[in-house]
Amino acid sequence: MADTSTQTPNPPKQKKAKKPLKIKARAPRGFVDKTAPTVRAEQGLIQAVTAIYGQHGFEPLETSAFEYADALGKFLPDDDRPNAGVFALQDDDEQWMALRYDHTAPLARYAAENWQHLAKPYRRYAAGPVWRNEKPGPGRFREFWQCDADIVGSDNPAADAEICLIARKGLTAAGLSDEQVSIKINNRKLLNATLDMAEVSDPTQKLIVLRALDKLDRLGLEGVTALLGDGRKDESGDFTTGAKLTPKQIETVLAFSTAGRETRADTLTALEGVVGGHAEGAAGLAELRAMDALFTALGHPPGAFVFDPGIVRGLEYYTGVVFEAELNIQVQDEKGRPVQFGAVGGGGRYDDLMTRFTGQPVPATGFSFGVSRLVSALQAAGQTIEAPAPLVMVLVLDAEHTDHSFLLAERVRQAGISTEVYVGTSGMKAQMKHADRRNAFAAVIVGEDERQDSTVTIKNLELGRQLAQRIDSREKWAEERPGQVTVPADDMVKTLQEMWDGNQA
RNA sequence: GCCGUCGUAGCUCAGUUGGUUAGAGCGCCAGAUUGUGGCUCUGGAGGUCCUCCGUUCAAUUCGGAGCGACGGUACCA
Repeated sequence: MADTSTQTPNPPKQKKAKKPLKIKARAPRGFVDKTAPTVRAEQGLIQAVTAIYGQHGFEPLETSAFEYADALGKFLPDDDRPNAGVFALQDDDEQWMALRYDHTAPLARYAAENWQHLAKPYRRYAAGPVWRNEKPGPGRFREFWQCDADIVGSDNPAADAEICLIARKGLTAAGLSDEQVSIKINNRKLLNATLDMAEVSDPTQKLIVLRALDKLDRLGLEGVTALLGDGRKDESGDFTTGAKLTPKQIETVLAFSTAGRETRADTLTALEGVVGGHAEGAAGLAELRAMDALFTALGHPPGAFVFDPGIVRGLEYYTGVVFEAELNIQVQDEKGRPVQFGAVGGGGRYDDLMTRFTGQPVPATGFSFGVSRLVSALQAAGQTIEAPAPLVMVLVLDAEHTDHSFLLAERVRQAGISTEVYVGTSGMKAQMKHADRRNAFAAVIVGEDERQDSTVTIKNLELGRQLAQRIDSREKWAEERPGQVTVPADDMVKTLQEMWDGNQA
């Protein structure tokens, strides 16, 4: 029997001996590390928003990161391109699984699976990462957090209105002011009616029309008109093929999209004139009227909830009301140019999403925040990020007595102050430097002298930071020992607390 | 996906008209400093010059392809 295992494989090329390759330390494309300030801000935000959801009786639901690909809907990967759009892999039983790309599809799967156990209407919230296997861009990543609230099992416009209400409440709870938040609302039924009246029936053509209308705020009437017609050439010379509508069709479509007025009542009147004569249009208008009545009764300012026929949103699964949360914030970039914030969240009614599980439509409506985008919006709005908790550093001057430092640190922690014991191996100077860089407000120094006397030396690092700016000679610096005291070990916690309070004053 | 710019130390960047050992500033580590953050001085570590293929006696440098970053545009459940 031939044993091939002892044969040498092809000898490596006789090049100069290479050093072992070092791996480039970098996160995968489109994935980012979130450092402490961002994590703190995002966690604070999610806490504030989900508290609102909880007040409205929504329950948390965490579903798994992976779903079977067919449960995710029409974006399931095919064999040729198993990772188109989603991150997918094949399980042992050859089933395709994919990471969720939003929280809505998993909710539909969960609700269908547990339908008989759920009290309907079922309302839940979810916060967590979602993954999209697309080319990343500025402010766009392949992993990002969304925070959702949905109501399944009600086709009542009151459910849509409540979703809009908590979207707004969530944003204000996150720290935005009443004037900064605006929920813009449209209804896909009105769009369908418009397309029907304009005699646009080809599905592909419909899609192009909707995409064009979605760009109204960015490209303006002229650009959208071009996209509805033959097409448009952008600044880079790239040509986008248009929907090839006739001028009359374009007129019909744009008459709808530009029917927005100052108040909801005026907009409803204008829309009545455009699509009121169409059956589906009339149905959509009735839903908006019901929402309007609730908003008005609850006494929110007029700008809080706006009917805007220019809103299109996601193109595939929305069936009725759609909405977007927009921020009225004036921001400038480094070059002083005004920055337009896109929507920080959106949602709508998706009555058909569960059909593939249940065989019949189940009404559902929901909303989703982009967590990271909202955090950067808050920062732009001047919301300060929570400062990290105060920190004390306990030095270890003699490795044999590390336990002593650990015991002291435990006493400080019990008083509620975060405490780090130096666990490196460098000398005192490096430890002080470390304490400084960790932004500790105080260092606890325990050497042989302190141990024998049952004392500790506490140095006020914050004070030293201020003094350092005025001292330039080494001698003075060495003599200064700013805010340094030696106290009995039993007074350590009290001294630290007073030092912190004093520094805050 | 398409167009453009770029890729040299941890960071910001010089430089090599193709030739011995590729540099600076900042940062990092250590010493001067006895048990003290900053300043100053001294020393040290750290590089497949993005990768591969080609041209060449010789490529970090020239050519091609790829990958990556950034910007614009498209798509975005």
